Amino acid sequence: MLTPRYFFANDFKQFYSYFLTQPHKKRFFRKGEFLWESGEPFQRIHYIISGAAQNYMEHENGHRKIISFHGEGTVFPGYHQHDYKIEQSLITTAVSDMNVLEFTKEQFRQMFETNPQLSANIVDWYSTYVNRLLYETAHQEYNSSLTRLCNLLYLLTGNETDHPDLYIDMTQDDLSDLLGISRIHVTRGLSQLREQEIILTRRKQIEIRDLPALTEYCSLETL
Amino acid sequence: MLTPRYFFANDFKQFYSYFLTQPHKKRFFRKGEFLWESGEPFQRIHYIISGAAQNYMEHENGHRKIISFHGEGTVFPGYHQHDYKIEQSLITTAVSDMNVLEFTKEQFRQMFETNPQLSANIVDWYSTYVNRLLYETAHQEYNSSLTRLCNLLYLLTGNETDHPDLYIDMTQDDLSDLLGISRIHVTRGLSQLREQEIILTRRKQIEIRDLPALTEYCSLETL
DNA sequence: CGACTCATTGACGTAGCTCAAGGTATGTGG
DNA sequence: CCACATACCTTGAGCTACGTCAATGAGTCG
Repeated sequence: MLTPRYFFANDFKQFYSYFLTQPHKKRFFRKGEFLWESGEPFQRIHYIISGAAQNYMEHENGHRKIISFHGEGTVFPGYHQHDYKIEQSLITTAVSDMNVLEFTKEQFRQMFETNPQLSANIVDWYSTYVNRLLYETAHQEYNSSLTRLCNLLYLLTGNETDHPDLYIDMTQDDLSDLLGISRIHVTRGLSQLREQEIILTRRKQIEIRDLPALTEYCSLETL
Repeated sequence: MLTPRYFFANDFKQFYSYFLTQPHKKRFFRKGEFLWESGEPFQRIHYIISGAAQNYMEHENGHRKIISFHGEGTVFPGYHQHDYKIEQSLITTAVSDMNVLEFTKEQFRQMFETNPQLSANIVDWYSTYVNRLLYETAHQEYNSSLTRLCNLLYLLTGNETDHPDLYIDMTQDDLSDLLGISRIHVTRGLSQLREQEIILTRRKQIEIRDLPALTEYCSLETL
Protein backbone atom coordinates (compact mmCIF):
# COMPACT_ATOMS: atom_id res chain seq x y z
CA MET A 1 0.00 0.00 0.00
CA LEU A 2 1.84 3.04 -1.23
CA THR A 3 2.04 6.41 0.50
CA PRO A 4 2.75 9.71 -1.24
CA ARG A 5 6.22 10.55 -2.41
CA TYR A 6 7.89 13.88 -2.91
CA PHE A 7 11.13 12.43 -4.18
CA PHE A 8 11.10 10.29 -7.30
CA ALA A 9 14.02 7.96 -8.02
CA ASN A 10 14.88 4.65 -9.63
CA ASP A 11 11.46 4.05 -11.11
CA PHE A 12 12.89 3.90 -14.65
CA LYS A 13 16.23 2.34 -13.81
CA GLN A 14 15.40 -0.86 -15.71
CA PHE A 15 15.20 1.14 -18.94
CA TYR A 16 18.62 2.75 -18.70
CA SER A 17 20.36 0.41 -21.11
CA TYR A 18 17.37 0.54 -23.45
CA PHE A 19 17.43 4.34 -23.41
CA LEU A 20 21.10 4.26 -24.37
CA THR A 21 20.26 2.33 -27.53
CA GLN A 22 17.69 4.91 -28.60
CA PRO A 23 18.24 8.34 -30.15
CA HIS A 24 19.09 10.84 -27.44
CA LYS A 25 21.53 13.52 -26.38
CA LYS A 26 23.82 13.27 -23.36
CA ARG A 27 23.77 16.43 -21.31
CA PHE A 28 25.29 17.87 -18.19
CA PHE A 29 23.64 20.48 -15.98
CA ARG A 30 25.50 22.37 -13.31
CA LYS A 31 23.82 22.90 -9.95
CA GLY A 32 21.29 25.71 -10.27
CA GLU A 33 20.87 25.45 -14.05
CA PHE A 34 17.43 25.19 -15.60
CA LEU A 35 16.27 21.95 -17.17
CA TRP A 36 12.98 23.58 -18.00
CA GLU A 37 12.59 27.33 -17.87
CA SER A 38 9.65 29.46 -16.99
CA GLY A 39 7.54 30.48 -19.99
CA GLU A 40 8.93 27.70 -22.15
CA PRO A 41 6.47 25.03 -23.29
CA PHE A 42 7.24 21.47 -22.31
CA GLN A 43 9.56 20.05 -24.94
CA ARG A 44 12.29 17.82 -23.63
CA ILE A 45 12.24 14.81 -21.37
CA HIS A 46 15.18 13.75 -19.24
CA TYR A 47 16.31 10.46 -17.89
CA ILE A 48 18.45 11.28 -14.87
CA ILE A 49 21.70 9.35 -14.63
CA SER A 50 23.02 11.21 -11.61
CA GLY A 51 22.15 14.25 -9.54
CA ALA A 52 18.72 15.62 -8.77
CA ALA A 53 16.29 18.28 -9.92
CA GLN A 54 13.54 20.23 -8.27
CA ASN A 55 10.27 21.04 -9.97
CA TYR A 56 8.35 24.06 -8.81
CA MET A 57 5.83 26.59 -9.90
CA GLU A 58 5.82 30.33 -9.59
CA HIS A 59 2.56 31.97 -8.68
CA GLU A 60 1.67 35.30 -10.22
CA ASN A 61 1.69 36.86 -6.74
CA GLY A 62 5.25 35.76 -6.08
CA HIS A 63 4.71 32.61 -4.07
CA ARG A 64 6.80 29.62 -4.97
CA LYS A 65 5.45 26.11 -4.68
CA ILE A 66 7.82 23.16 -4.76
CA ILE A 67 6.03 20.20 -6.27
CA SER A 68 8.54 17.38 -6.43
CA PHE A 69 12.15 16.25 -6.57
CA HIS A 70 13.55 13.94 -9.20
CA GLY A 71 16.74 11.98 -8.73
CA GLU A 72 18.75 9.13 -10.18
CA GLY A 73 17.04 6.58 -12.36
CA THR A 74 13.83 8.46 -13.01
CA VAL A 75 12.31 10.35 -15.92
CA PHE A 76 10.98 13.88 -15.80
CA PRO A 77 8.68 15.39 -16.90
CA GLY A 78 6.12 12.68 -17.60
CA TYR A 79 5.62 12.08 -21.30
CA HIS A 80 2.41 13.47 -22.82
CA GLN A 81 1.16 15.18 -25.96
CA HIS A 82 -1.12 18.02 -24.87
CA ASP A 83 0.00 21.54 -24.08
CA TYR A 84 -1.24 22.94 -20.81
CA LYS A 85 -1.28 26.58 -19.92
CA ILE A 86 -0.01 25.86 -16.45
CA GLU A 87 3.22 24.45 -17.84
CA GLN A 88 4.34 27.97 -18.59
CA SER A 89 4.67 28.59 -14.89
CA LEU A 90 6.58 25.39 -14.17
CA ILE A 91 10.29 25.46 -13.61
CA THR A 92 12.80 22.67 -13.17
CA THR A 93 16.27 23.36 -11.80
CA ALA A 94 19.21 21.17 -10.91
CA VAL A 95 19.73 21.00 -7.15
CA SER A 96 23.07 19.28 -7.74
CA ASP A 97 25.25 18.65 -10.79
CA MET A 98 23.38 16.37 -13.14
CA ASN A 99 24.10 13.92 -15.91
CA VAL A 100 21.08 13.16 -18.02
CA LEU A 101 19.88 11.67 -21.26
CA GLU A 102 17.78 14.19 -23.12
CA PHE A 103 14.93 13.19 -25.41
CA THR A 104 12.66 15.29 -27.54
CA LYS A 105 8.94 14.72 -27.18
CA GLU A 106 9.04 13.11 -30.60
CA GLN A 107 11.88 10.75 -29.70
CA PHE A 108 10.05 9.76 -26.57
CA ARG A 109 6.85 9.17 -28.49
CA GLN A 110 8.70 6.67 -30.67
CA MET A 111 9.80 4.75 -27.62
CA PHE A 112 6.40 4.97 -25.97
CA GLU A 113 4.75 3.48 -29.03
CA THR A 114 7.22 0.67 -29.57
CA ASN A 115 8.05 -0.40 -26.04
CA PRO A 116 4.99 -1.63 -24.14
CA GLN A 117 6.93 -2.11 -20.93
CA LEU A 118 7.97 1.49 -21.07
CA SER A 119 4.42 2.73 -21.66
CA ALA A 120 3.16 0.63 -18.75
CA ASN A 121 5.84 2.16 -16.58
CA ILE A 122 4.89 5.66 -17.62
CA VAL A 123 1.31 5.05 -16.57
CA ASP A 124 2.50 3.77 -13.21
CA TRP A 125 4.65 6.84 -12.81
CA TYR A 126 1.65 9.04 -13.53
CA SER A 127 -0.47 7.24 -11.01
CA THR A 128 2.21 7.84 -8.38
CA TYR A 129 2.33 11.50 -9.28
CA VAL A 130 -1.45 11.75 -9.10
CA ASN A 131 -1.32 10.08 -5.72
CA ARG A 132 1.05 12.69 -4.36
CA LEU A 133 -1.11 15.52 -5.71
CA LEU A 134 -4.33 13.99 -4.46
CA TYR A 135 -2.80 13.64 -1.04
CA GLU A 136 -2.16 17.32 -0.93
CA THR A 137 -5.38 18.51 -2.55
CA ALA A 138 -7.79 16.25 -0.76
CA HIS A 139 -6.01 15.50 2.49
CA GLN A 140 -3.34 17.95 3.61
CA GLU A 141 -5.59 20.88 2.80
CA TYR A 142 -7.77 20.01 5.79
CA ASN A 143 -5.00 19.50 8.30
CA SER A 144 -3.60 22.06 10.71
CA SER A 145 -0.21 23.48 9.86
CA LEU A 146 1.48 21.38 12.52
CA THR A 147 -0.08 18.16 11.25
CA ARG A 148 0.91 19.06 7.71
CA LEU A 149 4.45 19.70 8.78
CA CYS A 150 4.70 16.44 10.71
CA ASN A 151 3.18 14.51 7.83
CA LEU A 152 5.73 15.98 5.47
CA LEU A 153 8.67 15.25 7.75
CA TYR A 154 7.44 11.71 8.18
CA LEU A 155 7.05 11.16 4.44
CA LEU A 156 10.46 12.67 3.76
CA THR A 157 12.12 10.06 5.96
CA GLY A 158 11.13 7.62 3.23
CA ASN A 159 8.88 5.78 5.64
CA GLU A 160 8.33 2.88 3.28
CA THR A 161 11.87 1.65 3.48
CA ASP A 162 13.32 -0.31 6.36
CA HIS A 163 15.97 2.33 6.81
CA PRO A 164 14.27 5.65 7.35
CA ASP A 165 16.50 8.60 6.66
CA LEU A 166 16.48 10.60 9.86
CA TYR A 167 18.34 13.56 8.44
CA ILE A 168 16.32 15.83 6.21
CA ASP A 169 18.66 18.16 4.36
CA MET A 170 16.44 21.06 3.49
CA THR A 171 16.13 24.68 4.47
CA GLN A 172 13.04 25.85 6.29
CA ASP A 173 12.33 27.94 3.24
CA ASP A 174 12.08 24.78 1.19
CA LEU A 175 9.77 23.15 3.72
CA SER A 176 7.61 26.24 3.60
CA ASP A 177 7.48 26.14 -0.20
CA LEU A 178 6.59 22.47 -0.16
CA LEU A 179 3.82 22.94 2.37
CA GLY A 180 2.40 26.26 1.28
CA ILE A 181 2.79 27.56 4.82
CA SER A 182 4.74 30.70 5.71
CA ARG A 183 8.36 30.22 6.64
CA ILE A 184 7.74 31.79 10.02
CA HIS A 185 4.96 29.40 10.80
CA VAL A 186 7.13 26.47 9.79
CA THR A 187 9.74 27.69 12.27
CA ARG A 188 7.12 27.83 14.99
CA GLY A 189 6.02 24.29 14.29
CA LEU A 190 9.60 23.07 14.30
CA SER A 191 10.25 24.91 17.58
CA GLN A 192 7.36 23.08 19.14
CA LEU A 193 8.71 19.73 18.00
CA ARG A 194 12.18 20.70 19.15
CA GLU A 195 10.90 21.54 22.64
CA GLN A 196 9.51 18.04 22.86
CA GLU A 197 12.83 16.60 21.73
CA ILE A 198 11.24 15.02 18.70
CA ILE A 199 13.60 16.76 16.32
CA LEU A 200 16.78 18.79 16.28
CA THR A 201 17.06 21.76 13.99
CA ARG A 202 20.20 23.09 12.47
CA ARG A 203 21.24 24.98 9.41
CA LYS A 204 19.74 23.34 6.31
CA GLN A 205 18.88 20.23 8.24
CA ILE A 206 16.24 18.67 10.44
CA GLU A 207 17.25 15.64 12.43
CA ILE A 208 14.50 13.34 13.59
CA ARG A 209 15.31 12.09 17.07
CA ASP A 210 12.05 10.41 17.95
CA LEU A 211 10.23 9.01 14.95
CA PRO A 212 7.49 7.26 16.95
CA ALA A 213 6.66 10.52 18.73
CA LEU A 214 6.57 12.27 15.37
CA THR A 215 4.04 9.80 14.01
CA GLU A 216 1.77 10.64 16.95
CA TYR A 217 1.29 14.01 15.32
CA CYS A 218 0.66 12.63 11.83
CA SER A 219 -2.78 12.11 10.35
CA LEU A 220 -4.01 8.56 9.93
CA GLU A 221 -4.01 8.92 6.16
CA THR A 222 -0.27 9.41 6.22
CA LEU A 223 0.80 6.37 8.19
CA MET B 1 -3.31 25.64 -24.61
CA LEU B 2 -5.45 23.69 -22.18
CA THR B 3 -6.90 24.96 -18.92
CA PRO B 4 -7.90 22.75 -15.98
CA ARG B 5 -11.05 20.71 -16.13
CA TYR B 6 -13.29 19.45 -13.37
CA PHE B 7 -15.63 17.62 -15.66
CA PHE B 8 -14.29 14.83 -17.85
CA ALA B 9 -16.26 13.68 -20.86
CA ASN B 10 -15.86 12.26 -24.35
CA ASP B 11 -12.12 11.74 -24.12
CA PHE B 12 -12.49 8.00 -24.77
CA LYS B 13 -15.46 8.15 -27.10
CA GLN B 14 -13.44 6.87 -30.08
CA PHE B 15 -12.87 3.59 -28.22
CA TYR B 16 -16.53 2.82 -27.54
CA SER B 17 -16.97 0.34 -30.35
CA TYR B 18 -13.60 -1.21 -29.55
CA PHE B 19 -14.58 -1.60 -25.90
CA LEU B 20 -17.75 -3.40 -26.96
CA THR B 21 -15.68 -6.05 -28.74
CA GLN B 22 -13.62 -6.72 -25.63
CA PRO B 23 -14.55 -8.73 -22.53
CA HIS B 24 -16.66 -6.59 -20.21
CA LYS B 25 -19.85 -6.43 -18.21
CA LYS B 26 -22.71 -4.03 -18.94
CA ARG B 27 -23.96 -2.37 -15.79
CA PHE B 28 -26.55 0.10 -14.67
CA PHE B 29 -26.21 2.37 -11.64
CA ARG B 30 -29.08 4.31 -10.20
CA LYS B 31 -28.49 7.90 -9.10
CA GLY B 32 -26.75 7.88 -5.73
CA GLU B 33 -25.30 4.37 -6.03
CA PHE B 34 -21.61 3.72 -5.46
CA LEU B 35 -19.34 2.84 -8.34
CA TRP B 36 -16.44 2.64 -5.95
CA GLU B 37 -17.02 2.46 -2.23
CA SER B 38 -14.99 3.80 0.63
CA GLY B 39 -12.51 1.30 2.04
CA GLU B 40 -12.57 -0.82 -1.09
CA PRO B 41 -9.33 -1.08 -3.08
CA PHE B 42 -9.45 0.09 -6.67
CA GLN B 43 -10.60 -2.88 -8.75
CA ARG B 44 -12.97 -2.03 -11.57
CA ILE B 45 -12.78 0.51 -14.35
CA HIS B 46 -15.83 1.96 -16.06
CA TYR B 47 -16.44 3.35 -19.47
CA ILE B 48 -19.43 5.66 -19.11
CA ILE B 49 -22.07 5.31 -21.82
CA SER B 50 -24.53 7.72 -20.23
CA GLY B 51 -24.97 9.60 -16.96
CA ALA B 52 -22.30 11.02 -14.75
CA ALA B 53 -20.36 10.21 -11.60
CA GLN B 54 -18.69 12.24 -8.92
CA ASN B 55 -15.38 11.31 -7.38
CA TYR B 56 -14.63 12.56 -3.91
CA MET B 57 -12.59 11.86 -0.85
CA GLU B 58 -13.57 11.75 2.76
CA HIS B 59 -11.16 13.24 5.25
CA GLU B 60 -10.73 11.60 8.63
CA ASN B 61 -12.02 14.80 10.26
CA GLY B 62 -15.26 14.70 8.29
CA HIS B 63 -14.51 17.10 5.47
CA ARG B 64 -15.51 16.05 2.00
CA LYS B 65 -13.48 17.03 -1.01
CA ILE B 66 -14.96 16.69 -4.47
CA ILE B 67 -12.18 15.99 -6.92
CA SER B 68 -13.81 15.54 -10.30
CA PHE B 69 -16.88 14.65 -12.33
CA HIS B 70 -16.95 12.02 -15.04
CA GLY B 71 -19.57 11.92 -17.74
CA GLU B 72 -20.41 10.35 -21.06
CA GLY B 73 -17.62 8.93 -23.17
CA THR B 74 -14.91 8.86 -20.55
CA VAL B 75 -13.18 6.22 -18.46
CA PHE B 76 -12.82 6.29 -14.72
CA PRO B 77 -10.74 5.62 -12.70
CA GLY B 78 -7.51 5.84 -14.66
CA TYR B 79 -5.94 2.46 -15.26
CA HIS B 80 -2.88 1.62 -13.15
CA GLN B 81 -1.31 -1.29 -11.31
CA HIS B 82 -0.15 0.00 -7.95
CA ASP B 83 -2.25 0.13 -4.80
CA TYR B 84 -2.27 3.43 -2.99
CA LYS B 85 -3.34 3.89 0.57
CA ILE B 86 -5.26 7.02 -0.30
CA GLU B 87 -7.58 5.05 -2.57
CA GLN B 88 -9.28 3.67 0.51
CA SER B 89 -10.70 7.11 1.17
CA LEU B 90 -11.88 7.68 -2.39
CA ILE B 91 -15.53 7.32 -3.26
CA THR B 92 -17.32 7.44 -6.60
CA THR B 93 -21.07 7.84 -6.77
CA ALA B 94 -23.54 8.25 -9.60
CA VAL B 95 -24.97 11.77 -9.76
CA SER B 96 -27.53 10.58 -12.29
CA ASP B 97 -28.61 7.18 -13.59
CA MET B 98 -25.70 5.61 -15.40
CA ASN B 99 -25.07 3.02 -18.06
CA VAL B 100 -21.51 1.79 -18.10
CA LEU B 101 -19.20 -0.91 -19.36
CA GLU B 102 -17.36 -2.44 -16.47
CA PHE B 103 -13.86 -3.88 -16.80
CA THR B 104 -11.69 -5.60 -14.27
CA LYS B 105 -8.16 -4.32 -13.83
CA GLU B 106 -6.99 -7.45 -15.57
CA GLN B 107 -9.29 -6.99 -18.54
CA PHE B 108 -8.16 -3.43 -18.88
CA ARG B 109 -4.53 -4.47 -18.69
CA GLN B 110 -5.08 -6.75 -21.69
CA MET B 111 -6.44 -3.86 -23.70
CA PHE B 112 -3.74 -1.49 -22.53
CA GLU B 113 -1.05 -3.88 -23.65
CA THR B 114 -2.54 -4.69 -27.03
CA ASN B 115 -3.99 -1.37 -28.14
CA PRO B 116 -1.32 1.32 -28.47
CA GLN B 117 -3.86 4.01 -29.30
CA LEU B 118 -5.65 3.25 -26.08
CA SER B 119 -2.48 3.39 -24.01
CA ALA B 120 -1.56 6.73 -25.59
CA ASN B 121 -5.00 8.01 -24.71
CA ILE B 122 -4.67 6.86 -21.12
CA VAL B 123 -1.45 8.79 -20.74
CA ASP B 124 -3.12 11.90 -22.14
CA TRP B 125 -5.99 11.44 -19.73
CA TYR B 126 -3.52 11.22 -16.86
CA SER B 127 -1.76 14.36 -17.93
CA THR B 128 -5.10 16.20 -17.94
CA TYR B 129 -5.85 14.90 -14.48
CA VAL B 130 -2.42 15.96 -13.26
CA ASN B 131 -3.02 19.37 -14.76
CA ARG B 132 -6.22 19.83 -12.78
CA LEU B 133 -4.54 18.74 -9.56
CA LEU B 134 -1.48 20.90 -10.15
CA TYR B 135 -3.72 23.86 -10.74
CA GLU B 136 -5.23 23.43 -7.35
CA THR B 137 -2.10 22.51 -5.43
CA ALA B 138 0.24 25.07 -6.91
CA HIS B 139 -2.08 27.85 -7.96
CA GLN B 140 -5.47 28.02 -6.24
CA GLU B 141 -3.85 27.46 -2.87
CA TYR B 142 -2.39 30.96 -3.02
CA ASN B 143 -5.52 32.78 -4.13
CA SER B 144 -8.06 34.48 -1.91
CA SER B 145 -11.35 32.70 -1.46
CA LEU B 146 -13.14 35.09 -3.82
CA THR B 147 -10.57 34.57 -6.58
CA ARG B 148 -10.78 30.82 -6.10
CA LEU B 149 -14.52 30.94 -6.38
CA CYS B 150 -14.48 33.08 -9.51
CA ASN B 151 -11.85 30.88 -11.09
CA LEU B 152 -13.97 27.82 -10.44
CA LEU B 153 -17.14 29.40 -11.83
CA TYR B 154 -15.25 30.47 -14.90
CA LEU B 155 -13.78 27.03 -15.47
CA LEU B 156 -17.15 25.38 -14.93
CA THR B 157 -18.65 27.36 -17.79
CA GLY B 158 -16.44 25.23 -20.02
CA ASN B 159 -14.49 28.29 -21.08
CA GLU B 160 -12.66 26.46 -23.82
CA THR B 161 -15.71 25.94 -25.93
CA ASP B 162 -17.35 28.57 -28.08
CA HIS B 163 -20.60 28.07 -26.23
CA PRO B 164 -19.96 28.65 -22.57
CA ASP B 165 -22.56 27.12 -20.32
CA LEU B 166 -23.88 30.00 -18.25
CA TYR B 167 -25.96 27.86 -15.92
CA ILE B 168 -24.03 25.97 -13.30
CA ASP B 169 -26.28 23.38 -11.73
CA MET B 170 -24.69 22.79 -8.40
CA THR B 171 -25.52 23.41 -4.76
CA GLN B 172 -23.39 25.80 -2.78
CA ASP B 173 -22.43 22.81 -0.69
CA ASP B 174 -20.90 21.23 -3.77
CA LEU B 175 -19.02 24.40 -4.64
CA SER B 176 -17.71 24.49 -1.11
CA ASP B 177 -16.57 20.87 -1.32
CA LEU B 178 -14.87 21.50 -4.64
CA LEU B 179 -13.04 24.55 -3.36
CA GLY B 180 -12.21 23.51 0.17
CA ILE B 181 -13.84 26.69 1.48
CA SER B 182 -16.63 26.75 4.05
CA ARG B 183 -20.13 26.81 2.67
CA ILE B 184 -20.85 30.05 4.46
CA HIS B 185 -17.88 31.74 2.92
CA VAL B 186 -18.95 30.54 -0.51
CA THR B 187 -22.33 32.16 0.08
CA ARG B 188 -20.64 35.42 1.01
CA GLY B 189 -18.55 35.39 -2.14
CA LEU B 190 -21.61 34.66 -4.26
CA SER B 191 -23.53 37.47 -2.51
CA GLN B 192 -20.78 39.86 -3.46
CA LEU B 193 -20.95 38.80 -7.09
CA ARG B 194 -24.72 38.95 -7.02
CA GLU B 195 -24.64 42.54 -5.73
CA GLN B 196 -22.54 43.45 -8.73
CA GLU B 197 -25.00 41.70 -11.02
CA ILE B 198 -22.33 39.33 -12.27
CA ILE B 199 -24.35 36.28 -11.29
CA LEU B 200 -27.79 35.25 -10.17
CA THR B 201 -28.18 32.65 -7.47
CA ARG B 202 -31.03 30.30 -7.03
CA ARG B 203 -31.67 26.89 -5.61
CA LYS B 204 -29.05 24.44 -6.93
CA GLN B 205 -28.01 26.83 -9.64
CA ILE B 206 -25.76 29.76 -10.37
CA GLU B 207 -26.48 31.76 -13.49
CA ILE B 208 -23.66 33.80 -14.95
CA ARG B 209 -25.01 37.09 -16.22
CA ASP B 210 -21.80 38.91 -16.97
CA LEU B 211 -18.97 36.59 -17.95
CA PRO B 212 -16.51 39.37 -18.85
CA ALA B 213 -16.98 40.96 -15.43
CA LEU B 214 -16.43 37.57 -13.83
CA THR B 215 -13.12 37.12 -15.61
CA GLU B 216 -11.96 40.42 -14.10
CA TYR B 217 -11.91 38.61 -10.77
CA CYS B 218 -10.07 35.55 -12.08
CA SER B 219 -6.35 35.01 -11.74
CA LEU B 220 -4.21 35.27 -14.86
CA GLU B 221 -3.32 31.60 -14.68
CA THR B 222 -6.95 30.70 -15.17
CA LEU B 223 -7.72 32.67 -18.32
C1' DC C 1 -49.29 21.34 5.52
C1' DG C 2 -45.27 19.80 7.53
C1' DA C 3 -40.64 18.37 6.85
C1' DC C 4 -36.93 18.47 4.34
C1' DT C 5 -32.96 20.63 1.86
C1' DC C 6 -30.73 24.65 0.42
C1' DA C 7 -29.47 29.62 0.99
C1' DT C 8 -28.60 33.90 3.62
C1' DT C 9 -26.84 36.99 7.18
C1' DG C 10 -24.83 38.37 11.67
C1' DA C 11 -21.67 37.77 15.53
C1' DC C 12 -17.56 36.14 17.14
C1' DG C 13 -13.16 33.40 17.61
C1' DT C 14 -8.69 31.99 15.91
C1' DA C 15 -5.06 29.94 12.88
C1' DG C 16 -1.89 31.49 10.25
C1' DC C 17 -0.05 35.69 7.81
C1' DT C 18 2.92 39.88 7.65
C1' DC C 19 6.05 43.10 9.61
C1' DA C 20 9.97 43.89 12.41
C1' DA C 21 14.13 43.04 14.86
C1' DG C 22 17.76 40.26 16.17
C1' DG C 23 20.74 35.97 16.46
C1' DT C 24 23.91 32.48 14.47
C1' DA C 25 26.23 29.77 11.12
C1' DT C 26 28.95 29.79 6.58
C1' DG C 27 31.69 31.58 3.04
C1' DT C 28 34.77 35.13 0.87
C1' DG C 29 38.24 38.52 0.10
C1' DG C 30 41.77 41.17 1.90
C1' DC D 1 42.92 34.36 9.83
C1' DC D 2 40.05 38.08 10.65
C1' DA D 3 36.02 40.99 9.36
C1' DC D 4 32.36 41.46 6.65
C1' DA D 5 28.51 39.92 3.87
C1' DT D 6 25.12 36.74 3.22
C1' DA D 7 22.08 33.05 4.03
C1' DC D 8 19.45 30.93 7.34
C1' DC D 9 16.91 30.65 11.73
C1' DT D 10 14.17 32.46 15.77
C1' DT D 11 10.81 35.08 18.39
C1' DG D 12 7.41 38.81 19.36
C1' DA D 13 3.38 41.65 18.13
C1' DG D 14 -0.53 42.75 15.72
C1' DC D 15 -3.83 41.94 11.90
C1' DT D 16 -7.14 39.63 9.00
C1' DA D 17 -9.25 36.18 6.21
C1' DC D 18 -11.74 32.59 6.97
C1' DG D 19 -13.98 29.26 10.05
C1' DT D 20 -17.73 28.04 13.37
C1' DC D 21 -22.07 28.78 15.69
C1' DA D 22 -26.68 30.37 15.56
C1' DA D 23 -30.94 32.01 13.79
C1' DT D 24 -33.94 32.70 9.89
C1' DG D 25 -35.80 32.51 5.27
C1' DA D 26 -37.18 30.39 1.04
C1' DG D 27 -38.00 26.61 -2.29
C1' DT D 28 -39.59 21.67 -2.95
C1' DC D 29 -41.67 17.35 -2.16
C1' DG D 30 -44.69 13.74 -0.26
